[in-house]
Amino acid sequence: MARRQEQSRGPRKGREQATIDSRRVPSQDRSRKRALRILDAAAAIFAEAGYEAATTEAIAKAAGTSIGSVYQFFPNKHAIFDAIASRHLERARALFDELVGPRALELSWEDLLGRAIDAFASMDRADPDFRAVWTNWDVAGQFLVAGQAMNREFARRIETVLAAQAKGLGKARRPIVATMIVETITAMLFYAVRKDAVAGDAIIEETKVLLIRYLRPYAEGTAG
Amino acid sequence: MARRQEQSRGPRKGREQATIDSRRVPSQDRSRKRALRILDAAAAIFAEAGYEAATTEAIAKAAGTSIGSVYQFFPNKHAIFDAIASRHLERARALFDELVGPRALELSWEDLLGRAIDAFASMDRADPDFRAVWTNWDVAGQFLVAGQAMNREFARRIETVLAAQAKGLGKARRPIVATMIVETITAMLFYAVRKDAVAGDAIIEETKVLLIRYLRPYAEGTAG
Amino acid sequence: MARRQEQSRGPRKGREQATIDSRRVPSQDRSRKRALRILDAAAAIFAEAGYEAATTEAIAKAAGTSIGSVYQFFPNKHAIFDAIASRHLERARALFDELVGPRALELSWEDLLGRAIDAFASMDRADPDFRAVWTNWDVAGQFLVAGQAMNREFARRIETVLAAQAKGLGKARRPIVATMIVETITAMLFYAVRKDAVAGDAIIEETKVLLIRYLRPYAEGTAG
Amino acid sequence: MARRQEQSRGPRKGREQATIDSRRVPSQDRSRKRALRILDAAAAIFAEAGYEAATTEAIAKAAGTSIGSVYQFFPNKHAIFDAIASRHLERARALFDELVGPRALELSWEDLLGRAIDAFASMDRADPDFRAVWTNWDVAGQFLVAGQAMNREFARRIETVLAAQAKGLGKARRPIVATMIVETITAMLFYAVRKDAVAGDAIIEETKVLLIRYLRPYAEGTAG
DNA sequence: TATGAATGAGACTTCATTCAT
DNA sequence: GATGAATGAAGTCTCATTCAT
Repeated sequence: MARRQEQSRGPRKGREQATIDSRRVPSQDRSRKRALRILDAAAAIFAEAGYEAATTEAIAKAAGTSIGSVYQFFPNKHAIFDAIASRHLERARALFDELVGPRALELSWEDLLGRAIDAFASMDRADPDFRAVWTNWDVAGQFLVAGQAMNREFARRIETVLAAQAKGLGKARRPIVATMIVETITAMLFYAVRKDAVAGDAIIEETKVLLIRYLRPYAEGTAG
Repeated sequence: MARRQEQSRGPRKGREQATIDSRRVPSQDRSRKRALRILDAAAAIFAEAGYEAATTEAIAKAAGTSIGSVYQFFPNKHAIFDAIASRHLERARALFDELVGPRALELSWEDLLGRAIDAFASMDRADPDFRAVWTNWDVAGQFLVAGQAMNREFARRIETVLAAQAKGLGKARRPIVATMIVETITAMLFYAVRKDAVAGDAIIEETKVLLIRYLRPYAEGTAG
Repeated sequence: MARRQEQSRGPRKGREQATIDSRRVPSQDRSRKRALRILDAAAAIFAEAGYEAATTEAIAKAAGTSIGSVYQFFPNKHAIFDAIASRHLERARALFDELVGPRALELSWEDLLGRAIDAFASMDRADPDFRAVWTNWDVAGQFLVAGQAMNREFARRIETVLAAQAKGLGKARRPIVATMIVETITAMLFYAVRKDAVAGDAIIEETKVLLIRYLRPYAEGTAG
Repeated sequence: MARRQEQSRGPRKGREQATIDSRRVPSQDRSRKRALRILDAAAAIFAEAGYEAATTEAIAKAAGTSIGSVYQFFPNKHAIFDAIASRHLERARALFDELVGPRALELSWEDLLGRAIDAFASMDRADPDFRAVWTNWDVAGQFLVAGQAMNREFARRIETVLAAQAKGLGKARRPIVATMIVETITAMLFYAVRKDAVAGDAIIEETKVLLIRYLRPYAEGTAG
């Protein structure tokens, strides 16, 4: 059965398919700003109300525009979601790049891991896109179109870090370990973000403990 | 990340017609007209088919619009009925005001009563709202406010006329007599409207006789 | 437009039309009692909730049976309403017969009228059928199928009384005067029944005044 | 008076089959089965299509019944989801009870954990309810109680296990560690269930490694 | 280009009626 | 005969999308 089979209500005569990329690159500054406002508003609403319950009208209103304008930038509701996902992915990728940048080698892997978790935690807490994407991960037609892809990409990049640093980890198991890292962090951050700061911080700290204990044998080459 | 967006960049195929500034006005005007068409259509259908049997779809169709537009103007089916009721109330109130206006004193009370009955009769015959409201005064299980409220208001106003003109009528009985007048006229008009012109007119004329004979003793102070 | 076009939801395969009379004459006593219980329950519910809002299920439950049994006695919902109307008509007719019976001549016409109004008032107050019928007078596909017919019959019988007693009333006007009497009483009783006892009684008493003043000239042959 | 009733008198064409008294039982049994079929169908569809995209009509069809029957058992769409959630909760609770039953003490905690993970993994793989619930935990804009409540309950029960077995774990941290266990297992199982058997098994096995390494210091009282 | 009124497919839900038990 | 579970047509209302202004 097709998941969320894009039922496309309302008038629709020509222009059947509507599924590639941002309809137009807003060249004027006002346009770009408007597009961003729409994205911000949509992220907040998707996160708060869920994808289906979020109405395009509400998004337009929250963005201070009209639906007409929303459809100027995005061909349909789902494209808004995709744009948010893609924006979040870019931010996450940038953060990842920064973390695994040249200064990364100055740190122990434990510190690096801790920093990474902290960095993502604070980003996720600040970024409505995070919740918008992860709260609605089943929106798309397949599972996790946006979210899973993001995590897969991170896992792949973590694999290269593991290759460099985890001596005790054979190539074959690297994908699994990388996946464990990514999925664990994602799950715990998702959980933590929904809690208040204190409870959330406790979970975040414990996640570091969890992963450090898990990874140490691989790092030290003592994995049994 | 899977993307699901759209081609169609470049300028719209817009039909630029240098309009001065008549932007919103025609729109509002069209809207008002559409709302009135909906009300008219609904009144006819409510009167003809009854409140419950009238479907919003049928109303939309009869009004020459879509269901969506109906709900753009009215939050639900009952609101349409209420709007009709209040429109009728306003018309009836305006008619009443006119009848009991300054020129009223130039007439004998018998003539005033006769004129009032004639005026309401011709209004009710012309106004589908009348039948819509009075046919369905029992909407949804509880007696409808609209119709009764209207009559109560008329009764109250008639009381003041009685106070001025019916010397033979004590204050205590005024509400009852006023109610008698209103309810009798309403009932007979409701009956008359459903008949053909000849039969209806006969009833209307006889209603004048009925009320004049009834009220004369009160007017002349000879009530037994 | 067809009024209340009998939309017949649910499974229906054979037996298309369903519109003549009580499906079967309940011969057994239990059956008869059950049928009456259904009618009583339905009358109360029709009066309280309105025809459309009354569900067959609710009627069955209130009658202490199952819908299946309801359909054993009545081919469809409307037949229940018709049966109530017809039962009410019979009661009203019996009452009328009693009033205009042999002892009627012993009374002045004013007393007869007063008694008739009182008798109908107390019957209508006691009989849920009355409200069931008159509250839903628009149910049927035409106006007042049940109620109007009833009133027409009464008007016809009143005409004969008028012929005997109202010397001042020409044959041509008799139908109109009879109609006035019936419709006025119906309207005022319908109004009175919805009020508390005190307010209702006041209206009922005033209705006698209204009609006596109206009819006196006809009775005395002094009609202008 | 117009009558609208029906022919069809005489005996029913009934199919008298002298049943002893198995009247209600088979009926109840069929009902129960039908309700379960609805739940099964709904679980599959909720899991596959998501809560909002799942239509009640589709659920009815998949269950081999009519929409009407669905609403005979469940007052609205959400109630179906709740029923699935609670069914899943019961199953999960039963499984948990079994795992932490009397024979649990015969096992090392590592084995117990491994068994628990395996048991839940195989249950979750077999039970569409699992995916239905966890895929849609964010139904309707607010986080669904069911899923979270389930995990909270498990966490609380794990706390008591930790109290008995994890000497090196202070009372204060127990809730956090229990939460870590539950959320990690949930996340990884949710991930694993969506993969093929091989990839899923690898993740499940690695989850055991992850948690054993994490918990060992607490179990042995050597937590830093 | 921005606006928002208009559109209509389709979702959820009700309830008259049937029929197996 | 009685019961009530099952059926499904049809009603109300929502909201993504279009397009005239």
